[in-house]
Amino acid sequence: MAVTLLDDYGIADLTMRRLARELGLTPGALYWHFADKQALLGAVADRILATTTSATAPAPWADRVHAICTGLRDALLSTTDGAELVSASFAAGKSEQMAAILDRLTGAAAEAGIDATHAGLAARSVLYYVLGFTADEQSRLQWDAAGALADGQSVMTTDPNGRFIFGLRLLVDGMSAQAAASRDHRGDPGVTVPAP
Amino acid sequence: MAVTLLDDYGIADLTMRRLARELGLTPGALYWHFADKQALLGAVADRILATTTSATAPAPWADRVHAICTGLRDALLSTTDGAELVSASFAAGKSEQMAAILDRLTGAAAEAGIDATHAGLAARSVLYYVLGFTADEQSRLQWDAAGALADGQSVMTTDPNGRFIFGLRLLVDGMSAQAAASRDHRGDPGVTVPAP
DNA sequence: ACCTGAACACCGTTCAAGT
DNA sequence: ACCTGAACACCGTTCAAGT
Repeated sequence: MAVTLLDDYGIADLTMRRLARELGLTPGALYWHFADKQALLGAVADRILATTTSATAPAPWADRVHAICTGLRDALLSTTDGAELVSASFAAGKSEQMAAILDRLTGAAAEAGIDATHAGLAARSVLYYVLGFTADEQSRLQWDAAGALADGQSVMTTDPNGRFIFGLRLLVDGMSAQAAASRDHRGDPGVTVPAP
Repeated sequence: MAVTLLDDYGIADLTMRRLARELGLTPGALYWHFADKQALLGAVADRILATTTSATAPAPWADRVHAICTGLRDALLSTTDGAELVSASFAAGKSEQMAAILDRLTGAAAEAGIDATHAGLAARSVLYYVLGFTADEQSRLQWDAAGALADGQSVMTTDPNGRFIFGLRLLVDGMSAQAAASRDHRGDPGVTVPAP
């Protein structure tokens, strides 16, 4: 299975030739099952995310965003280089699971009160954050586990859960503010919460 | 020059061997100048961003964030696959220019009123957004220029500037809200702007 | 339907040796 | 100081041919 190979050796060693060898096949054999490497990686990404795609519980939108993003991060962290792989597959538009998650986040954004034109973008912004944060976190974790990183390493490694939800709240607060702005004077959502 | 090669053929063709050939050198020669390919790419990334690193004008923090991010996006869009390249170099910690931009954004976040522990994360979140958005935008632009994409393509390609600043405002609003929260009852920044 | 064999056109990196 | 020659250990992809 490709996922085991990924988990054991990382994304750099997840090559078509190596996977074929592990499966007792010839490299060319994989091209009967997948169009190219991108398609294969997309399938692996969707496998990693398979656990995440649970039901959309009928909760307030902010709670739903929180639940979706926490679940996504957990799934990414559960496998070696998971964040990097899913990030790449999402960027290439090769993950159906990520498309589904994007839809669910778009729904939450719309329910928050963001107009249809921008709800999708708000949802994407949330995903950029989750993928960026988790890829960062994971690379540090793995670098760390591999021996380096002297001691406490101070910031950026302590309390990753707290840091993650802080950043997530930044987006959620922004969505609230934006929704409020477009409610007040509709047609002109161009007003920012004023700086102190 | 590596940047010209990148601009003409894209990141996939920016290989050590190809670059060496273009320079009239042997592949091994590049390893006298750079430790490895990552270092070379980091240098190219910093070249692309060289124009951006202008002075930090003494403006309100939100305006500074806006200026920094707009300048960054312009620089990324100015070269083929610029966003993807810089994104990778930033993730690998190989771009000094991105480190400098991160510092400037951290300063802005601190000035917004976000405590020192979280200002860096807020700055990172902004960068995740700018890099994610622009990489998306650029891949669509290039796919488009390469012939595909039937017609108007509806959402996600129309008014990219407006969409970009909308998403950016999400983050800026979130920073304002978070700063306000930590001002009200310090020690507990865990309160969200309530949903409608 | 599913796979092999064999080829095509490449990669990044190292390192003795040259000038 | 800067570069070549030559090798090492790989890549992704295609495609006739086999079963």
